[in-house]
Amino acid sequence: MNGSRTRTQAGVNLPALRHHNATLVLDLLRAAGADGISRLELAEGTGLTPQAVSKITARLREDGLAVGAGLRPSTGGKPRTVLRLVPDAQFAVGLHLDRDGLTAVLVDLAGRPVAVTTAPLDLGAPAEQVLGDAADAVRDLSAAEPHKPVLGVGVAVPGPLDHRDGVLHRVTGFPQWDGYPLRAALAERTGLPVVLDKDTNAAALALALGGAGGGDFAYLHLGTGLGAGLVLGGEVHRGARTGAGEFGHQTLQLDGPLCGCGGRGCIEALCLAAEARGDRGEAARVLGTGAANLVGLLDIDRVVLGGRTVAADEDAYVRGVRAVIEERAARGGAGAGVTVTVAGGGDRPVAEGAAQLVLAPVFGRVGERG
Amino acid sequence: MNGSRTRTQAGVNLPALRHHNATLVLDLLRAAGADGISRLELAEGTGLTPQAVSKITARLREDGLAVGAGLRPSTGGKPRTVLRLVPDAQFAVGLHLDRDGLTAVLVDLAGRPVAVTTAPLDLGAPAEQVLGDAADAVRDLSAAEPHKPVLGVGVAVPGPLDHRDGVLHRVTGFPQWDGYPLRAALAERTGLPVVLDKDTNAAALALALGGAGGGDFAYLHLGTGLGAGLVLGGEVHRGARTGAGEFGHQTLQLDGPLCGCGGRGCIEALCLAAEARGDRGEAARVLGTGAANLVGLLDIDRVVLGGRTVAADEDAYVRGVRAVIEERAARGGAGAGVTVTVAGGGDRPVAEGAAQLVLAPVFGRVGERG
DNA sequence: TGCACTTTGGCAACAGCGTTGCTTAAGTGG
DNA sequence: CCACTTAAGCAACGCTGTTGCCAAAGTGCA
Repeated sequence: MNGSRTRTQAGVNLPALRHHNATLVLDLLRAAGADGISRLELAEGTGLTPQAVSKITARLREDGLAVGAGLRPSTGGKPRTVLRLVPDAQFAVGLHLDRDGLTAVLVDLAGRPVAVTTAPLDLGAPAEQVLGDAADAVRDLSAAEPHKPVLGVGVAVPGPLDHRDGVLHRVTGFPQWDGYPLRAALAERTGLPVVLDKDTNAAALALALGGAGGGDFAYLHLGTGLGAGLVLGGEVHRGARTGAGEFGHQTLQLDGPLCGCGGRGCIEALCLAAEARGDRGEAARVLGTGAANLVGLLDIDRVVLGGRTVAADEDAYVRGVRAVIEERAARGGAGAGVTVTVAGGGDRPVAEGAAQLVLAPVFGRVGERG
Repeated sequence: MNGSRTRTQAGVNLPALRHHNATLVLDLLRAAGADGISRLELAEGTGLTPQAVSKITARLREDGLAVGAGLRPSTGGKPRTVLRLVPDAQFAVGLHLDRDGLTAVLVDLAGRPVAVTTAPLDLGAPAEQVLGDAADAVRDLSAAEPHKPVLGVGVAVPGPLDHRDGVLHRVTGFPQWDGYPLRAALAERTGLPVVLDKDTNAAALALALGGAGGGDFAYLHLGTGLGAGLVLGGEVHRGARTGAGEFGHQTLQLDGPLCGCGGRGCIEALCLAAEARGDRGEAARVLGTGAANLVGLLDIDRVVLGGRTVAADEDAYVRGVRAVIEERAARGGAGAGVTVTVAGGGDRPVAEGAAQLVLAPVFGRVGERG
């Protein structure tokens, strides 16, 4: 009668409690940005007492993670002291290993890029060479902020992989990477903690943390292929095998045209075929239908579109996707109030999201949900 | 620069920590069932020290929630004392309000039903009358275990609703329920805490807690309609508006046959049409295609089928759904290792799952994830 | 039978968490 | 100038899990 999955190591002791509450305060400080936030507001936001917040913020100030930043206008008594995150106290590196290029970015605690490098990359080259290029990029960027700690390296890769053990699976078209322990290898080369994730998940994480608006959302990336990144409950949903977000090969047309994957009527095939023959409206309608399916299944709040194909005509895709979702909602189906936007910024958000893989735990956003 | 959604009240103080660790221990005790579990195993499972576990279990024993249950064979030293949950220390009521019937069940802490009542019900009757029937059922069941605390009432209802505030929305075909605050009304009548959820979510919760096997899964219910309940990360995924699980009206055939919802090519319409014309193989293939889409999107570990239509020919549906998923996995797509099973037990699991809505928080499984 | 050894689990002291009660700091407004 | 209000630190406190130690309860060999 062994019910439910076994939970492992979820016990909380005092150091863990202290850390948890500190990350909570840091998260609110980060959300407040340059405007800052007062101790009493932090207390309200966390549910802790003002005195506890005072103690926690005192420790953060001692560690150089927070500073006072002026006073609020008085409301009849002593004015509140505003606290602010010190963004350049620590940094993180984000790498985007794409099929033909390497983008590396050094971001501060606020997630803002302070240094960027791009270079051509041949993902088909020997692993040692690619790894060397990646390690070099990390070293160069770290030099941009000497004497400041770099928390780790986040790596975004296109292909299937396992987020937990940091091992690549058969990256489409590059069989030499199958089973390659990228996380361990890069960690040894750089001496830094390394986190690995899919490019779409990294992009979704960047949108979840840096972008406007909260709630659950799906990031749909339409480029050479079609993939999705899901953010549910404030965290990236990956699934047990980091396989979640397989969106392009959802069947949308039973017994439809053959797709490269061997299936029939896949969204990706339908969408890209329409795009190829110049029928952008139909491409957007197909994408919108898939998005509407997803919105209904997960009760998503927003849909964010991105990728080169979308960037070529953002308006057409946003309008087309929105139209399908709104039509379904108007019939009484799901999707009322769902917003449809574009990510913008090209591919840079992926590298920044990769860096957020490292930063997220600092703010209590682990993204380790399944 | 207001990033990410605002977190509210996530601060943890000592009473909260104590409660959290206690629920963790209770959860392991429940998972161990009648076999019991030793203190050291609890320590290993929670990550707490053996001494902390001793203190926690001492409190649980004082509260009558746990008892000693014999000794393990010695391994060369003092044998371990086995602890066991006391299932009949507390109880919960589950109600399944269906279109034509009311099923009520009293379950113990282990989730086992100790009393069941079923009665015909007209969901179209005035709210006061339905409410009275429900309250009567709760009262009758509570009488089965006098002097033992009943923790609350879980209610499973077919239609759209809001799990958070416990208000019904337009239950299909019964407009009088639109906006009705069922939770508050029933809580007042019974004097007990009330939790409300969709019937498919309740069924999924019952499967998550009582059934075999862990991991993320989807419960697909094919009866008069087609709906889904999703369990991700050990908790029911509801979405912000309790709208998640809208599966029947996913488009599976662009510009396909018209569905009752006004859309075209919905899974439900295709599936039920095939079933109606006796083509069960096609119905299973349609259902399987939708399931495969879902498996890929969320990286699900298992698919569980249920509902009257499935019950009529379980083998055909399991085989059909499994075939589609395995075919896609064999092509290199998602779904390798996914198991397909049937829920069994007819509609009773729904009422038991409703009771689990009340029990889940006792074991730290809130199911409040988004 | 006795004694050394292993393992479990409680007792007592402890460090450290957030909380409570109170005081001090720093404003406003009559 | 003074009463009042609001913010925030100080000190004592209760309670958490942890640590160090020891008693309890077995096994197994001499």
